[in-house]
Amino acid sequence: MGKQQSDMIRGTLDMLVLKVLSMDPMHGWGICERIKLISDDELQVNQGSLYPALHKLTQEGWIRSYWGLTENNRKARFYRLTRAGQKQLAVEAAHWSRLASAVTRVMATS
Amino acid sequence: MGKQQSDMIRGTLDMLVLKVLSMDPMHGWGICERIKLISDDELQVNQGSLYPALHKLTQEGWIRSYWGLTENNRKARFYRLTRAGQKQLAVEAAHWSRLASAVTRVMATS
DNA sequence: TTTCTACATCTAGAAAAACTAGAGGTATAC
DNA sequence: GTATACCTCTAGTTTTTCTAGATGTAGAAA
Repeated sequence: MGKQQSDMIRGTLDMLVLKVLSMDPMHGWGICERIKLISDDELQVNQGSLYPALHKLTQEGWIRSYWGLTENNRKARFYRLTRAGQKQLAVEAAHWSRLASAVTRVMATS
Repeated sequence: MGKQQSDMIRGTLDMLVLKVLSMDPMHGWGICERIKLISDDELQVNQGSLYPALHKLTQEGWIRSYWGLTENNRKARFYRLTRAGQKQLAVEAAHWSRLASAVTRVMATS
């Protein structure tokens, strides 16, 4: 019985959501699917994590929502990136890049 | 005034500590310095995070401690990796590798 | 018509991990 | 003697995610 590990790296959820929305406006359910797809099933976003995150991002002014219809003809709340969100994405991406490569560098030390 | 970001990726502290200890037994203070050094100052481990982490790792049986003297002739608690700790390091390294590259892959999508 | 499945949103409360902000103590240099 | 760098430790808080649900709709299947 090994220790169970999650399918997310803590601190990356906001960034991943911003990134996905920077490609296309999308609704919550779609964001989960998209992240799962692009990551080849490695990254799994829980609904219980996603919606609170979306509300927080909205509060911060990084995304904005509107009601629309999905491909399946259902009502869903769509989100799109704001200007501030684009900047935030750039900041978070740079931060991730720096720290992730630092971690990888430490892990590669012999 | 942008959002302040930390100098650690959450969830990587245990792994980094195990990794550093896999190279040489070391005391807490030294572990912080070593991580900072190898990461070119990108990763900063707080004392307030490190010691609780060391105690947790000890509880789990992944490291073991003993009292010794440092280069500066001070008493310090040294830690060394156990067999179980070596295995755990391998598990966590593989997990990190998988997830970090998945995140990077998502971030690289156009 | 009912019932099932996949789609879609949301929340309360708990858990995990790290941070803040200290306290306490020692060897050595000045 | 006192300042500084070294060294350990902890209580309480914050941040972030997870668990474990509730609620509801469209369309397919029975």
